[in-house]
Amino acid sequence: MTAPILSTKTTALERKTATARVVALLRDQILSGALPEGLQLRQEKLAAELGVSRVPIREALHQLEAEGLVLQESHKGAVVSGLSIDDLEETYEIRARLETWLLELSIPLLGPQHYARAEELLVRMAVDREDEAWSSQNWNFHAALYTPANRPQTLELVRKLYLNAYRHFPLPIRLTGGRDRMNREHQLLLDLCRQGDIERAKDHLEQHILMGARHLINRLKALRRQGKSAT
Amino acid sequence: MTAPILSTKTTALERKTATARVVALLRDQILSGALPEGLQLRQEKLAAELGVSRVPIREALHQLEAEGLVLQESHKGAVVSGLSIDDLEETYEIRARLETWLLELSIPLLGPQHYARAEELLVRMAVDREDEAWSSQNWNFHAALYTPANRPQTLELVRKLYLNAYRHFPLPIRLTGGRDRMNREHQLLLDLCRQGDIERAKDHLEQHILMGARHLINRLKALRRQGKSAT
DNA sequence: GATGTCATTATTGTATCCAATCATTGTCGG
DNA sequence: CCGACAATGATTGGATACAATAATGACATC
Repeated sequence: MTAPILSTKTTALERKTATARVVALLRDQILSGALPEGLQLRQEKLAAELGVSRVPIREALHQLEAEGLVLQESHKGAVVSGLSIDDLEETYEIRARLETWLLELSIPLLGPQHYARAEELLVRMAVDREDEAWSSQNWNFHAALYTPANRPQTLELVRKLYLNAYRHFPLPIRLTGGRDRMNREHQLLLDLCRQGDIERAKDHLEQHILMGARHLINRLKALRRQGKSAT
Repeated sequence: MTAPILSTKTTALERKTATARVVALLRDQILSGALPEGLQLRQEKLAAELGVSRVPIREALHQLEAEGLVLQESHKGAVVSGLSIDDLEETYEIRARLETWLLELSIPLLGPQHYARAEELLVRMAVDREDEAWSSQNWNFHAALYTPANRPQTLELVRKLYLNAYRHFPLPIRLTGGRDRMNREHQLLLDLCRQGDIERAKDHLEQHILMGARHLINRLKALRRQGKSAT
């Protein structure tokens, strides 16, 4: 663990600053669940592990705090922040509002190239057995449908909500409710878009999102009753 | 300008850290337009003016960057970021989506105390001639209607969008379209809520928000044609 | 006169050192 | 035995010093 985790390769086009690298690394680790919620982030420990001084660490922590991934209290250090079940549910509700809107704007603008891209992603998701890749392609599928709406801020906002909701949950939990069900729903959504049935497509997308939230939350609650403490 | 701008009073309950004070100050100055868009923020200059070293300045800038208020490029410093007209319009659209949803959730839960609070704010807004206060009370009025929905993350998100949209615009511009019109629309909105007419209330609120955006954008475009450069 | 190169300078990025604050523990008095 | 209080250690916050990088301008060359 004392080896240089941060890629220090100044070779290519990307000559990032140390702070930026620390931010990127910690963000990945938090969103992937490698750094569990509630974990104390000691500046000196991180500095030693990452091979930099404490200054970039501190600047990175402030940045992550502004992003909502860590919480800091004066002179008491930083901890990885978590989402309560209420927060989690609200996150999905916001996604439902914004994504249905994006879809509504997109549908009239979707062309053959968009459908081809979406179908390709669906095939990959049906084949690929790796959960991590599936999750990422799941987002790519959704994003592909929203891109024509040309609302970059909204898309970025929704992306953050998506990632933030998924973090911390061990992979087996994420796909509760069945990837098969999700795949079928995706296919149906795509068909509704092709038919130009905006209203039904919106309804279906809303159900798709909110149902995913419900399954996830139920599983989480069950886990907590078992005392396994996943949040 | 060399005087200590940062309130260094460690007296009261608020013993904030220097970084936090710098963040708060810079955020205020940016959102209020005191620091115009595109302005270069020199670390040493800020440090001297605020009476702290460069370290808190740097940490503050990183935090503001994560909030989207400044942009940083490696070894080139920070500049106050701005909103394009497209960004501005999208901001209002997002608000329209989320605020109508919050209102929908709230209406069945609004009680006498909420209406009393809202009416009080309306009276103050009708009387108060100070633009700055009006703007803040305008938000308070909206927020009062959304509070019962009990969606804290959404409310905070919308608040940030509201503030971010208003920044940089000199006060006389903000209230284009007439405060009287705004006040009438607020009163109508309140009446529709009282009647429990969710659909009409939502429609009216959406028009209220989007119309405000349109007026603002038209004025901005006119200003730019004059070369006054307000964005 | 234009252009490319190199030195200079201004500015940012990082490391090290010092100060301030919080948690813990041990001691004293009841 | 227990609670208040002081000393100590651990950890964060801030300032200074140094290194790295990008902008500027002078100079030489074509």
